[in-house]
Amino acid sequence: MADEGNLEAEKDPTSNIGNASAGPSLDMGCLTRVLGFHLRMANVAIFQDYQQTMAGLSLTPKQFTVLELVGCNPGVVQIDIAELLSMDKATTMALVDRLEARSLLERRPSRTDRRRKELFLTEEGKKVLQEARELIALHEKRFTSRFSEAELKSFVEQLRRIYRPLPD
Amino acid sequence: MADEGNLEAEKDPTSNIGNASAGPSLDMGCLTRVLGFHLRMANVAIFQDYQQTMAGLSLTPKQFTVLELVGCNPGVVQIDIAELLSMDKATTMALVDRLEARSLLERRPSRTDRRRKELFLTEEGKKVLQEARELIALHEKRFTSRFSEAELKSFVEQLRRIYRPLPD
DNA sequence: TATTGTTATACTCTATAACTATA
DNA sequence: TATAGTTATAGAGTATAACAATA
Repeated sequence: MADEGNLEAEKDPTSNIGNASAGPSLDMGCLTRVLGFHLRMANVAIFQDYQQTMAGLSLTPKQFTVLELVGCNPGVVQIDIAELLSMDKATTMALVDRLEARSLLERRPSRTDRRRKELFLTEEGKKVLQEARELIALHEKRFTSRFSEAELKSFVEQLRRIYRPLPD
Repeated sequence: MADEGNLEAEKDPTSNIGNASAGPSLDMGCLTRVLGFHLRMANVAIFQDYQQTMAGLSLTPKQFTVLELVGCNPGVVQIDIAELLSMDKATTMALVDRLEARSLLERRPSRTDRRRKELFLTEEGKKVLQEARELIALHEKRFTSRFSEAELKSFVEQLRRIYRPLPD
């Protein structure tokens, strides 16, 4: 039992974060050993830079993702996007609604199964997507530049290991 | 220029995700090369397992983080938590409000600077925190077991490289 | 009966801005 | 003047449940 499920806050020298530039330098307790915590912190850091970069286009990361998916898969339906991104179908609905309200994509009923609404980018949507790709490339570079080619490859592989249900 | 800011969707064999168990197997376009995308997917995967694990305690990851920080740093003030977690102070306010409403922590005005409200866990808060730590340890293990000790260490180091402003 | 999309509802996260009390 | 906390407000993400149309 001494090793099972133990997240007691033993003191260790890496137990402080936040001593980056000024910061309060708090004791992080068990958080230093919680993968989800580091993942969330990394996500927040990337998101903040993303927001600054994309302020002009006002596309959230998820909105960009959907735009890219529709761009690369014309006629894709909501349910497939929902499954791929692990979203509820109601959530996906709201997301697509916003993009449609901005005339970046449109829904067209499938001719073979009229329950399904196929998604297509509008001309405006294609233009915005291309602009977004260019901005995101610059944004990404600010982070990927902290890694060598090999490091980046293994880092991405490890991230995929987290979100792939089982190694395949 | 051929290499700068290029996120065009060249076909490559890793360009498909979502072929995990059933899934639609869409073309992911430039997303396979977007670090933020992989990070978000990993975050979602961990969050979903987290939610199942913590359903009984109904503590969000951030609520757990704050509880742990207050537990390890009795008397810490909101502004320090906000800075450490890169949150707005209004956001922090709402977060602490919810924890206080559930009587997991309490605010006490500092005696040296009455603008500051020091945070302390209640007895109930300490109990809940300990339960949460144990549940989270089990939850974490479902992901960390996909890595060797050395892999895990380098993975966490790489995540920190993302969220630390500058290597120090 | 199952699936796709839809609507209604609600809660959380998040940020902005303006305000109060204190330093 | 600056700082810590607070309140009000609003948009986005998320989930649940119920419903309509179609298969």
